[in-house]
Amino acid sequence: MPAVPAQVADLRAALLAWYDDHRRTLAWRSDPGAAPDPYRVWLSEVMLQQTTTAHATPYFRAFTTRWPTVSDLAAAEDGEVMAAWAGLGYYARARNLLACARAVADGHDGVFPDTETGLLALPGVGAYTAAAVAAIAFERPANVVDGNVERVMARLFAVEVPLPAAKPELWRLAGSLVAGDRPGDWAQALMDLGATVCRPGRPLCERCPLTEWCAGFQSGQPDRYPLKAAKVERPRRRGVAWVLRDDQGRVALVRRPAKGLLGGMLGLPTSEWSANPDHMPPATAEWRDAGSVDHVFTHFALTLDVRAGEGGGEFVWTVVDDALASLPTVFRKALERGLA
DNA sequence: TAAGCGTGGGC
DNA sequence: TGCCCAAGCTT
Repeated sequence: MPAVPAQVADLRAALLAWYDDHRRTLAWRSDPGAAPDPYRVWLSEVMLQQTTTAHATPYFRAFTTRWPTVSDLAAAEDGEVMAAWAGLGYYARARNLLACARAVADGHDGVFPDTETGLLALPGVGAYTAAAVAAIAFERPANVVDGNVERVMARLFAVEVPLPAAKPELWRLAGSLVAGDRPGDWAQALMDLGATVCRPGRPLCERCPLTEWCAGFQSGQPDRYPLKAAKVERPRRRGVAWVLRDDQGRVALVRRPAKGLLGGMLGLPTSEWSANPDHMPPATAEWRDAGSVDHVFTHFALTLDVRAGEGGGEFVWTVVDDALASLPTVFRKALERGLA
């Protein structure tokens, strides 16, 4: 088992060799041997938090084209960055991204801290991201543990404790495999293995370089791991969204409060979202029932009844194309419904 | 500590 | 359709 140091060395060599042959080509990944740009590493890691590589890739390209350095990003206006993030989700990331860029630009002369501890002090940088940037950008032997690595460890060691209680154990096991040789490649190798071979469902064990050390594989049921605690049910809420247009064809938007759901983003005026919401319109108009849209958030599902009308009032009046490009998805869907 | 926080794709 | 999941962080 990998607790024996000589076998850890063999396991590490096997995975690093696999990575040399099978590493994914990703927009933020520098070529082998090339020096990584800490700004791009950090930006990609924040975008990839709970987000697929496919979804993050066009955003990464857009951000790095528009803001090539951390100082460029730090100088951007809040609304520009929030609009550029629209559709990517978890909008607190965008607020923290800007706060972090400004902290680096103003407090560190535009240079990212090169230690895990220094990185951890930055807004929006938690245990995972600090370790990932330290390893990938600065070749620090950090213990980089994301959902992929947790799954790989749970299978490799056949951990019988369900998530999330198993996290401390999974982190300890991952740490037992970290060494000073190629820390950045090691972290990315584990994540690539988890993403492409040691997948959540139907793992491709026949392609895995680690089966000879893998207790999950040897159990015959690798996909039984990681065990998971029973999940809570997701309630459904309802609400009303109003698509109000003026005589120039612009649409009425509101800036949402800085904190909480969709915080800091533009949105349509809506009722509260609850089991039995009120439906007092935000303006006087002949309201037309435009149907409804459904949207699923992490902890509740929402049905939004859409009403459309023409009028005026104190709003952020926005041309429709700009609104469609800068709204969170739930409002983009409601707006499209209201325009139909 | 556990809950709050988005979205899109796969099956 | 509904459920699962994705390079988690904050409070």
